[in-house]
Amino acid sequence: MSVAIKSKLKTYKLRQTDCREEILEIFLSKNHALAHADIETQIVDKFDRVTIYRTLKTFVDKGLIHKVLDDEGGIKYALCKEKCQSHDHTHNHDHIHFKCMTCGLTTCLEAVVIPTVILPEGYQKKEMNLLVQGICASCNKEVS
Amino acid sequence: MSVAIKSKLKTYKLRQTDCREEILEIFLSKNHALAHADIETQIVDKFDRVTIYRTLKTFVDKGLIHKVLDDEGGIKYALCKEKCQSHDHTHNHDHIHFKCMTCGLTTCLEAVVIPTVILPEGYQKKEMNLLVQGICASCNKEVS
DNA sequence: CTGTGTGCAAACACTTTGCAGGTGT
DNA sequence: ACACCTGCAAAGTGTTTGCACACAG
Repeated sequence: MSVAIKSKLKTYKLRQTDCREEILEIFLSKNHALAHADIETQIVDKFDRVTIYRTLKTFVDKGLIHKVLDDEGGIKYALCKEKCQSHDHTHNHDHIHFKCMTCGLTTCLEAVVIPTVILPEGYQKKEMNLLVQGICASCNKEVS
Repeated sequence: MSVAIKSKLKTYKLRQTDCREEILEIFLSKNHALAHADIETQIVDKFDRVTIYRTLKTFVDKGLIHKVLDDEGGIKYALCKEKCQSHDHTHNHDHIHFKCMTCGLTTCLEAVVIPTVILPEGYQKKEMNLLVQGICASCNKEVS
């Protein structure tokens, strides 16, 4: 229940409840994307499954976290960085999502900017979503 | 039940059944990705929901079709082109998937090659998945 | 004839909704 | 005090599995 967490909730105009503090704490402690199931495992029997669903939805709505897509269509969530915030409600995620095929973790690679794609005549781009799969840095180390 | 469909099934070493022929026919007639639900709607009451699930899975396994991801995590399927085929079982999809925000259709833009991304030190790329959302060529026409 | 595909029923997993009571501000 | 959160129960939706029968090769 650090002060940082409480103030972050306040910043996003959310009421401070135990559930929100704990979930937010989990996100802050990990630096990879979490699925609903991951969170449920972390806080077993403390909060209801339904509450977690609703909390995640609220966080997404308020711009605290954003959805991260899996290669199989599974949905995960990751913390938004400050630059995600835009004037209106549309997030601005120009970073890639990397899923490690060894450890299975999905992370946001903020440093990597999605390159420009040239679409055929008549097509108009609004949003992009790039998922890269491979081996992450820490898993590569362990092999060598 | 064209000959082309029958021969395509044979090529992929699949038994020729009514269900497979019809589903394959649907894929050949449309040039956009189809969700399980879409197929179910097309062939109402002809085949069981379960059979469609199994047929789609078989098609993916045999390399006839590949999964296409939605922005919300929904799974669709699209025909593989010849170049998708690789020696082993891993598909080779270096094209982008475009989802039109107006008509809602998702298509494979074979012409657009995914640009190279430079990953941070230690990261190794194996596969990529790029989804672009915007307005497709035919929807853009209708506006003007 | 043999192995595979299909239909049906049921199980399973995931997510949403309604409502009563509790809690933050 | 009021609006909002939470937990529980239940419904809704999507997908998988087991089994008996049918069918392609």
